[in-house]
Formats: sequence, structure tokens, C-alpha cells
Amino acid sequence: MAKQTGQDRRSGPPTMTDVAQIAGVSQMTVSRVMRGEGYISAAVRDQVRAAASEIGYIHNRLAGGISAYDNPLVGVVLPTLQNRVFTEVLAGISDTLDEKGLRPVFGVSEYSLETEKDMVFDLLSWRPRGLILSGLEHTDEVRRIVRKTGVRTAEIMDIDGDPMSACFGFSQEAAGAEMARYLLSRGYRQFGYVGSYSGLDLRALKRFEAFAATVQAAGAQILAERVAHEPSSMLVGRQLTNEILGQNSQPEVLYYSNDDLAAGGLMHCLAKGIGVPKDLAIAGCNGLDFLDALPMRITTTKTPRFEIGAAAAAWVTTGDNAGAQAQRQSLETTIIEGDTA
Amino acid sequence: MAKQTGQDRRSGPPTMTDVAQIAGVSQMTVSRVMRGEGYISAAVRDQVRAAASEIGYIHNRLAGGISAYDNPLVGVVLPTLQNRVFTEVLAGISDTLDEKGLRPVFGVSEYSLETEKDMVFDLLSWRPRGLILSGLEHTDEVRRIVRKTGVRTAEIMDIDGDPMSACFGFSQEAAGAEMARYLLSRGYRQFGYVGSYSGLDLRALKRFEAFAATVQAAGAQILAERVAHEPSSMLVGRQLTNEILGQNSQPEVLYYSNDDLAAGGLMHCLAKGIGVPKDLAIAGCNGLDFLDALPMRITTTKTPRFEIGAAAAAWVTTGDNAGAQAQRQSLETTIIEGDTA
DNA sequence: GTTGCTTATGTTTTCACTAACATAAATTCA
DNA sequence: TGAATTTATGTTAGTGAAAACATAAGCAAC
Repeated sequence: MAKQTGQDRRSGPPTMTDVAQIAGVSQMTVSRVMRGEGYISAAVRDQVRAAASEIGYIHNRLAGGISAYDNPLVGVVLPTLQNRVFTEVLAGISDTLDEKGLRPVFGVSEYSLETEKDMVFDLLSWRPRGLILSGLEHTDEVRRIVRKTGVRTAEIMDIDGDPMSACFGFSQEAAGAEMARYLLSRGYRQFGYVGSYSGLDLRALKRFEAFAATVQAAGAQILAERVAHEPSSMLVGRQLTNEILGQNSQPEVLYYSNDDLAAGGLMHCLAKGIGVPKDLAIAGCNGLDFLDALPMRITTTKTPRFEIGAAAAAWVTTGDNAGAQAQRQSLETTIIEGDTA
Repeated sequence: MAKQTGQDRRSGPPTMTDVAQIAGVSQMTVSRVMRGEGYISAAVRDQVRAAASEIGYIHNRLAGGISAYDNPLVGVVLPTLQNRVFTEVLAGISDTLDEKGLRPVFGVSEYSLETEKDMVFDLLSWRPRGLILSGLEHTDEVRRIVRKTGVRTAEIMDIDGDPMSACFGFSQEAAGAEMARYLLSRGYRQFGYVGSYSGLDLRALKRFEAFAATVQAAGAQILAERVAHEPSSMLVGRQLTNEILGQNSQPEVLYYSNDDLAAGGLMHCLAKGIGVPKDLAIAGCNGLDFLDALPMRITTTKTPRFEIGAAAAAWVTTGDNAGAQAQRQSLETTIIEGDTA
């Protein structure tokens, strides 16, 4: 008892030992109460809680976590917060982690693999229980440190490649090809493409390459492409649509790398009196909710964003199949057909 | 030298001592290299870095942070990720923290003050350098623990009330009243209101109350109100607009609690052939970018979301005016006039 | 009543790192 | 040239909590 007293407690924030003194128990007992583990009698638990509350004690997870290597933290690196897709993924992650009492710590890479690398190292310095990264492309250093530390890592959004341990998403290539087949089946032959984050959004690139390959294999053509360097937005979509239609090419249908761009294209058409889909058909990707509110339904690929985040977070935080082989969880996408009138 | 060796190193993850051994220096020197503090010769620094990289050592911030109480973490609690406003705030926070090498750890309260309280306690257990909370309304426990721990706390979005230390945002009441005055100045006298997150979105409530008071003071009327329980979205806005216009009331203008709802209202009008603003004027709040892509410009209040996040993050992470009086930083809002044709 | 299990609490040691202090070589300055 | 300063590195003593282990009371079964 005398040992743990330290009757000359310095002024710093209260510790478990302070709580223990007031509650008249040992520091270890306070620790048990705080974590809700081990055997504690109801009376002691209440005493400890009262004491903690009295002096404003807050559990210090840094201390206990020193050697644990499985703190209730999960590192998350997303390429951007500008795109609703990723904020919905984040919402899925946040929801699932919340249920389990875990917290996300995150970084935004702005689609740079170098930045992602720096963030991974930084996040790992908090000894998180898991890591959630976007895409399957990473620097060698990232792969190496993930393997070396053995941190449970989920890669999301893409499954066209080799995951380090597990990936959750859908085949970007299949989605692009599927959209191409659908549009071909509707009789379209003259295509155009509008994208953003030129050269950086690798997943959009995969979709488009598969799309283009499918189109060309069918003997149809991509007449025009227009890819902005900036992030995607409705406004960018509207502008690029204006530009692409101003060229001499006359595509029957425009494939956009996402719904924001596509909706921007639709707005351009509405404003210019271009008939959709009579004069120009529009296809996006993601199936964002706001499309339902547009005056007209455009074609898109519905992707399970929230679910991807939730699935990745759930996997990362369960040790169940630890050590198992790399797994690839494909979540379903579906084509949503646009209005045809 | 023998002391720090521990020639029987267990299999766990590598530590500074491991790095030190390989580099042939003391553990403290490794610590200095990792933190980039104190004097280190270039040669030693390179040796240490090489050694660390060789064995895959990652700085463990938990250990050092035990007693520091100023870790490079910032706790963030936002009410929702469904609303673009908050994801933009988050982007502002993330950007600014990134520049300073800090990381956000966050939670989503779903507009519940109780949940916010739990998250604050949880976040404080990581001994963050600062805290960013939304709004000025919090439970007493939150106020108490913030005062007690002295954690640097910024409250964002609202400035109509008493901040604990500093708040960054704009006057919701002034924004509501300003919009009312603007619409009155345009000659409108019959108003309607559409909102969401009924009873939970306190800031929208403040705006509306000031709006209504201003309208009534001018002798004009709020003919109808419609507030959803759900989160806001374009679709909800479209539906509520349909409902409110179906009633017998015939407002000349609808004030929406945010742009998503307002844009949904516009979509309803476009789909139904209701002339905007001839038959019905529409006013939102926030000035989200996507409005620029709509076929027609609606009236809204431009709010500095990104800047609010950035300002709060900057303040939270500088000790400059620590101990200073509570401060209230008002960021500018401006009315964006809609198309009049 | 002794054995063995569950419940409940305490003691000791360890975790990986940093602050504070100590030492000493290299450099500057008078 | 010797004192003062700067640069560079090492040593010691914590930091707050949790794992591992120890102890003991209560109770059931035999």
C-alpha cells in the first residue's frame, strides 16, 4: 500500500494509482474495472468508478498499449475526401468500428502512393490493430512493412490484382466491361469518355481500359476522350461534356468515370436542351443516392461503397482467419438502367 | 552497453534497442534520430536509419507518449458523414493537420450529445493534443472533462453561444435572418420551410428560428413547414417539396435547411415543370460546389466549411494563445443570389 | 474436513520510450 | 592559449498501465 502511494503526487493528470488510493484498492483492480476484464465485485466496481469520476480520471491507453500491438485503433488511408464514394466508405468503416469500440485514425493520400507510404509508416507508429488501404497498388516499402509487421491489412475498392492478405471490393475491369456490353446491347456504337484525376485514379483507369477493349472488340469506337487533372465534380463533368461535344466527334453515348461527372453532363444537356438519351446517352459509375433525385435517371453501375467499408473494417478487426491465405471478397455491382424516354 | 543488450531478445517486434545494437549506438541516440531532435551527426543518423530500415523498425509513439500529454493526435467528433458539409470540414481538418504531421482520430456522433460524450472520453484516452467538436451544445460531462484535462478544444460551425475556449464558424442565427431579409427584399411574402434531422440538427434549427422571426417581424408568413426525421439528401428534399406543394398552402418561396434538400426541390420543379423562380423560388444553405453545375442557380448562403475545419485544426495545434480568453472566430458567409429569370 | 473450483484482489515485473542530466570532443572567442 | 560555447553521445530514472503470477475467501462435492 505504501509502495504505490507516492504521497507527493506531482500535479500532472490523475493516474490509476490516484484512483486506487481514493477507492482504497490496488492499481491493478482499477485497471480491471477500466477494462471490464477479470473478476470484480459490484461494490468495488462502483467505488472505483466513483473515484475515477470524482478526480476526472481518464483511462490512458497509451500506457497499456506499449507492448500490446493490438490497440483499439485502425489506420485508414483514403485517396480523397472530395469524392462521395470515399466518404461513404469511411462511413461504413466508422460505423463498423464504432460497434466494436474501435477508432479510425486516418490520412488522405491525394492519390499519391508515396504519400500513402508515409502515412502507413506514421499510422503504424500507433500500433493499430489493423490497416485499411485503398486499391491494390502500393509501393514496395508498404508491402514490405505490412508483411514484416504482420499488421492485419485490408485493401479496398479493387480486386483486380494480388492482395497482401485480403481485399474487399469489386472488379473494376468487370464493371467497365459490363457497362460496355450493356451499352452495346442497347445499340450504341459511337462512344465518348470523360474522366478526372488524370493518371492518378488507377481504378477509373482500369474500368475505362476494360470498357474500351470491350467496345473495340465489338467493332465499335471510342470517338473522344477527355480527362481532367482535377478531382471530379459535377462542374468538371459539365465543362468536359461541353468541350467534348464541341469537338467534331458526335458520340451517341458518354461514359463517365463516376456519377458526379455524369450528373454534370446531364446538367449540361438539360441546360442546352440536348435530349437525354435521345441525342446523347449518359452512363456513370457508383449509383450514388443523389441520382434518384435528378429529373431523369441515368445509367450507372451501382457499387457497394458503404458495404465495402463495413466488410473491410469487420475483417480487419477479427483475428478469426488470421494466417489464412490471401482472400478476395467480391461485393456485387449491378447496372442501373437509365430512363429510355 | 551490456545493460541494454538483452542478448535473449524475444521474438516481438523490433525496438529502439535492437536498432541501437545494429547501428552501434545507444538507444537514446536512436530516439533522437527518430524524433529528429537534439544533436546528431550525419553519419550516425544515416547508420541508424539504415539499421531501422534493415530490421523494419517503426517508431512506437505509444511508449514515448505515455507521459507527454501532447501527442500528435487530434480528436474529432462530427455529427454525420452523410452531409457534404461535414466531409468538407473534415477535409479542411485533415489537410491542416497533415501539414503539421498530426493525425485526426475521429468519431461520428449521429447528432447525439450522449454519443458525443462517450466519444470524447474515448478520444481523450489517447491523450490527443487537441479536440474538435461540432456546435456549442455539449453535455455537462463533456464541458467538465474538457476543463479538467485542459485539452485544447475547438468548437466548430456555430458561434451563437459560449464556447469553452474557442469556436470557429458563423452565426447560424445571422445566416437565417440574413436570408429572410434577402428574400423579403425580393418581394416574397409567403414562405415555406423544408428541413431534416428533426430536432437533432440544432444549427439548422437556429437558422430557421431566426429566419421565421425575421419573416414574421416583417409581417410576412411561414405558410408551411416540413421537416424529415432522416438525414438530408436530394431525394428527401424532392419528396418533401412534393408533399409541401401538395398541401393547400401556396408558398412563393421555400427555404431549405441545406443545399441538398434545396437541390432536390429544384429537381422536383424541373420534373414537374414548375417554373423556378417564377412559380416557386428556392433557397438553400451552404453554397456547395455542385450547385454550380445545376441548370439553374438557386439562392443560397455560402458558408466557409473547408476554412472552418482548417482554422479549427490550426488553432487546436498551436499553443500560442494558450490560456487566453475564450475566443470566437467568425468566418464570413455570403448570400449567393439565384437566377431570376 | 479435506479437496478442488470459482471468484476476487494484490504484488512484482515488464513494456518501449523520453526527460533530465552527465560527459566529452570540437569549435569559437577573447 | 585557455575559457566558453556548441555539438554529439551516453546514463539514469522515470512514465502509466497490463501480464504474469500469487494469494485468499467462499462454496460445492465427496
